[in-house]
Amino acid sequence: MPRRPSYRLPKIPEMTIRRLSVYTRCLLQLEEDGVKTVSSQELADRFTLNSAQVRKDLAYFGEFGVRGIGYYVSGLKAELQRILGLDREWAVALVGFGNLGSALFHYRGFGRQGFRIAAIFDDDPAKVGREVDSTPVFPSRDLGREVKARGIQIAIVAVPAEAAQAVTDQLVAAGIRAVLNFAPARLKTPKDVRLKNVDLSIELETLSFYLAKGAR
Amino acid sequence: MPRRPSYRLPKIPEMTIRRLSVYTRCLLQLEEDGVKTVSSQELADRFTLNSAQVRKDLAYFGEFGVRGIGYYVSGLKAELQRILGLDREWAVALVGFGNLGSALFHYRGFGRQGFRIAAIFDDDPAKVGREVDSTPVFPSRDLGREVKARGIQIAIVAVPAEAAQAVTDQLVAAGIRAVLNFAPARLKTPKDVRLKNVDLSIELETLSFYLAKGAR
DNA sequence: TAGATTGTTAATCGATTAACAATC
DNA sequence: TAGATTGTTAATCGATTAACAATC
Repeated sequence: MPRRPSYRLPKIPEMTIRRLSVYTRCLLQLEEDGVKTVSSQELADRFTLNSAQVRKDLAYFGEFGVRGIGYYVSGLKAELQRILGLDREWAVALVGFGNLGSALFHYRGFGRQGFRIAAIFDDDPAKVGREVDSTPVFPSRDLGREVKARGIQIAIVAVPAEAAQAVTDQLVAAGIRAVLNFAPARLKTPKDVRLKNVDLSIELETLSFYLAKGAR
Repeated sequence: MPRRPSYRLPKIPEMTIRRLSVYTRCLLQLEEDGVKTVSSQELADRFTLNSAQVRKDLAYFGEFGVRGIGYYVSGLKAELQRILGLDREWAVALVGFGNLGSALFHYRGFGRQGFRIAAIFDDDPAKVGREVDSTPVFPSRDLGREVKARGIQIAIVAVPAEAAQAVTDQLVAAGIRAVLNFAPARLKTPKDVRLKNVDLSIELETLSFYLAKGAR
């Protein structure tokens, strides 16, 4: 099947996307604080970035600023939310409701940007059938049915490492389009299913490098 | 106070350190599987990296390979562990024992690389004074005392955003040298205290960019 | 020795930053 | 208009990759 040529976007750097997400949160805060406009310099200062970088990041997507003024906070926020797909609600499946799953469920910040955990999956009989803050808990065998019924496109995997690939396969079969994996396992997905592994221990391991270096 | 010039290391890229950590885990696995030697190409293949990059990463720290052979798995593993400071035990303080703190406490992988949670701090009276898997839970007012008494150098912050800066200040005052922050808050530490913020929601936000793009 | 693979230099690529004409 | 700040081009910087002599 021939892919539609992406004649638009000139290949956006991953780091640009991550920064857009950071800018968006900052703009949300500025808007709350009643700030009307902000310059690339002011925005850059808050994250020790370069103002040219801020402008370049934005320029990938359009011209959002006003020369001599800067950017209108509300306007830019809305643009970035649209670009990042944060102007809509995403139904999310949370798979695994142990300590980590529970922590992620209660994590403020997910919900804030339009991610709504629409269903929880866990095979612990003590949890299945319950509702947590009016979110239903299903056994994983219901995964396909519920993912489809609820229009879920994103899954958060928070099961033990041993179970991670199996539930991911089920998720893929159910038609999920993106997986955010917190299990310490290297997962495989077909390449049309976006996969992001979050490694909770790598940061600790790199920290110790600097501590050990200091001691050398 | 004049800093001792770092005449040794020629400025190691952060990404190199992160990859060393990944290599180390891979080598641990290879060793378990009874593999004796591994080439830079084989190592690179496992992570879709370039073999020259693997060799270059290692070359920052010494010559660990044997021409025509590759690297001895056990030997290289030991070298990397030493470089990363994983050849010793680090006493870690876990601050905040809610869902997230509890998840991090039970997270396999931290302990595996020599990080031992030596004390938990939480101000919930229901938790204080208990022991969790023989790790004591203290109120945060005991922080200074226990950090010193237990030689703790690293802290994991897993408290609500509002409390994060206050506990971090306490940790700094207690002489902690590195902070791994999971609270959704922008923290400040003096520059001799290493700080790493883990942003649990940024990955989700960037994922939705790609999903939204696909839909455009 | 022949084959394999390292360590390292040079080439390439991509991302960051400086600079500035355009323009509000 | 004068001052400020954008959008964008060109310069710089740093990281990745190719290539290969060294050598096991």
